[in-house]
Amino acid sequence: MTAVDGDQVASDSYDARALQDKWQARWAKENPFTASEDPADDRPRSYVLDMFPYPSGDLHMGHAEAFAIGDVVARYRFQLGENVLHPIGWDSFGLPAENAAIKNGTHPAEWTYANIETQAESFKRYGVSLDWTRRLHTSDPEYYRWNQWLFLRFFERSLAYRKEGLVNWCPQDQTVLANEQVVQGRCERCGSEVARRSLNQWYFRITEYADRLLEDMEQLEGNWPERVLLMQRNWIGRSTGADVDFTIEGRAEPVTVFTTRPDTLYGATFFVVAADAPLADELCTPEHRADLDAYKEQVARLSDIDRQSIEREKSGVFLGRYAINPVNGERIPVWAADYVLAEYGHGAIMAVPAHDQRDLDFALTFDLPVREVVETGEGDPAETGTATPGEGRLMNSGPLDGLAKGEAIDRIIEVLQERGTGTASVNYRLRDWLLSRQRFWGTPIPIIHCPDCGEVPVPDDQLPVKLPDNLRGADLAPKGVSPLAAAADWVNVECPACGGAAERDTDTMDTFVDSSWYYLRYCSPHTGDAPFDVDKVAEWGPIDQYVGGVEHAILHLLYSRFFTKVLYDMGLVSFTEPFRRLLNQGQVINQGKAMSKSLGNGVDLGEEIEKYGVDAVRLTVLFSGPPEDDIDWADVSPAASLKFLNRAFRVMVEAGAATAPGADPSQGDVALRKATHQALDKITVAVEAHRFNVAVARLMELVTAARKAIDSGPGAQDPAVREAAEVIAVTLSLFAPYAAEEGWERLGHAGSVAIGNWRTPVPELLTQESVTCVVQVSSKVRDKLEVAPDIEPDELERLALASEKVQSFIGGKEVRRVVVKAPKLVNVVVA
RNA sequence: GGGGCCGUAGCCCAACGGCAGGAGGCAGCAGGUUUAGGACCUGUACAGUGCGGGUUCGAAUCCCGCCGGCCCCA
Repeated sequence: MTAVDGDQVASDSYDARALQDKWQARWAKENPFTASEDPADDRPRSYVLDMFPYPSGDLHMGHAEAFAIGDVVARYRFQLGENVLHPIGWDSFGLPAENAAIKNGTHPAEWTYANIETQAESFKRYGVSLDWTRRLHTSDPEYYRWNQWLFLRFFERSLAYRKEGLVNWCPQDQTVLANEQVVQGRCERCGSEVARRSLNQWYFRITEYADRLLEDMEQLEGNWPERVLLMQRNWIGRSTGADVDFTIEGRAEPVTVFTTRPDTLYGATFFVVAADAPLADELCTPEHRADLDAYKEQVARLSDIDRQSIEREKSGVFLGRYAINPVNGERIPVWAADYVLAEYGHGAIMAVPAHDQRDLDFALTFDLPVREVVETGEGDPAETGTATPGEGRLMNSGPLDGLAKGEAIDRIIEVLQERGTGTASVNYRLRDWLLSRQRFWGTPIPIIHCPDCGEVPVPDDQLPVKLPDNLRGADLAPKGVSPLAAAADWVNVECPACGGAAERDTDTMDTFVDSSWYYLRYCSPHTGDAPFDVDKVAEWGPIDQYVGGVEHAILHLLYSRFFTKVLYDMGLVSFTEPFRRLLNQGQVINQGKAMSKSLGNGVDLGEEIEKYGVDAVRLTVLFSGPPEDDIDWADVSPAASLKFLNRAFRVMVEAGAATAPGADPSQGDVALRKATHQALDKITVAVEAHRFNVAVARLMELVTAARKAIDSGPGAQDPAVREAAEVIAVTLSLFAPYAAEEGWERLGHAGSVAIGNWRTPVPELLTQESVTCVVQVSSKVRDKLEVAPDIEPDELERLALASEKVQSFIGGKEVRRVVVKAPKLVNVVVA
């Protein structure tokens, strides 16, 4: 039925597979979506980017949605005639490749690059308007050497540093885990219980940028989803309060605690240090040592989330020591507990049980005193078991008595400062970014450890520090230290500083480092002497539209923002925020649930494309609802999309057969012309507002109007039909590129429909000779009038009151008021 | 516990505070066309916007409280 003769597809019905083959080959030859670097090219530039994929196999439904959405944005910019940068690459370092290599006795690169090739072919088939000349893979040495270069610049600025600290440790995978990889205290990958372990690890000092990460959100307001900004704010968790120094009996230096409620200082009745902080060990008296050690073992098995959960029974150990409250000299017991985190604040708190629920729970569990210092008008917490964190006048607080919260905070900070025992302070929930990983398939950290010189950076001219290529399969199996440690030839090197025997750092970087700056590399992907060409980044950056899943709301997006600010401080980029606008697409689910093997409800993208074709799958994804909503595949119909594509295609074919390009539309049917231009206007507005489902609905209406014009109107030879068909081809190109390209060709045009063909509606065709005015009597619709769009309100009111129907409903009652919203509505309010 | 988002026909979804004869679509029903199936064309029924208040000439839309679902932070 389908005759493919060389480049020509003969069928007059829409044949998805034939068109895919034909146009994919054409695009591959002509590269219509390559960004221009010609200095003489003065078209406006735009940069549209989807979050790059991890090569975990072939593309799946999630990619289909994200890239369909990003492609509409990019293709719209192409249609407007802009010089668009729309690149692609792969986030190709990571643990799955390593696990596959261990299982198969191979090298992670084999699995990784095979998957990348598969995905690349799938992207081409999917018809995404990508610039293939800028393709990058983060696992290429040409890419990851710049991770190392950037690390060294961070190191020079003290933004990369190594410290001993408690980390999440998975005993099964034998590696540290990032916080996001710990779910309910268990390793998300293997399900084993995560332990806390103290290790010497590398960190990026993101906390130094906490305030700027907060302040610069102003630039993103209105352009990023509000909930992402909210999540980042919460994650950073800035809180203001005071640092207060408590003297500890038998310790020379006082211990500082951070509190958001320094006004309640007189209500502190005990003192708590994090059980796993070094301070707990230090303060513990010999007779309590055994208790503490046992307790610590128990605590090490809990996640931070569990530890802070209010529902949990409070636990702790008295350390046999006393602290002195700096304002009233009171001697209060020092406890170690797990509900205080070693990393938050200073790892110690003053406990005010009357006004903090967790402190109160602890006090009631261990029979510690509770003293109210804020008069809240609620019941005594010691009796009710409910702390009163609200506001009120201070009491039992010496000089603070009678003050309100704000006044009391200001006053107590003054007092503390005068005595030199405290100061106003800001605390953050955000912690420094732990970047070491005991994994193989990542970027080696370019540091050499020398017994004499310490941490010595690998000189720039020795970058990249490449991964050794002689490790395979079992060599990569987890053994508690990085697999790189086993590569003796690789590890043992001369110290670049003194020439003595030294060893390479054997950890690799968190793969979030790779994705924190890849969008800059796309501007000059082949630059050999720098991570990116500063001038090119100035020309293209920042990204106008970024598209990706909300699961990256905090990590990737926060890290990228951090990197951009550091690079700004280094003078390498001219902007402080990398992504001007952000769109979070929803998930593709099935039958109300996330797709999973165990549920057996997976939908395979390749199979859907086999059945319905690329255009229909893309159209289904875009038409199903707003892009940020989840799509339940059980609720949508790719078959219906295919049906629509057939209708649209036939209109283009029939119009193409009946008239030639250049037919004067002003000679055509006015009613259809109006429908065409109104559809064009509405589609434009909807696309710009990212309401792609609405844009498709308007396009469907236009196809129906064109169909009627052909069948029971002026006929296919009318120039207005051609105009409609051309607008259909141009607008359809955003959603269903194969059908649009073929339709455009059938309409007699050479070249791709996709570039620079968007049209501006003719204003005269958007106005209507008359509009329907609704006339209400006391807000109920009683009559309708056909009036001129520019009718004067006075005239409209006169006409409305002259209506017989309206008069009959007024029925002699008093007209209290007449609301006139010309030309659409009149409301006659009667008594 | 705190904060946020969302509830519109059987289903997915539209609707600058102004006609819900719902924009569009799915599934349904009835015709037409087709050798048949499918495809195609035409026409249709179905909700009064989760519940209760409030503001307003007028509320799906704004405000308050409840119910249900989802998300973030504790």
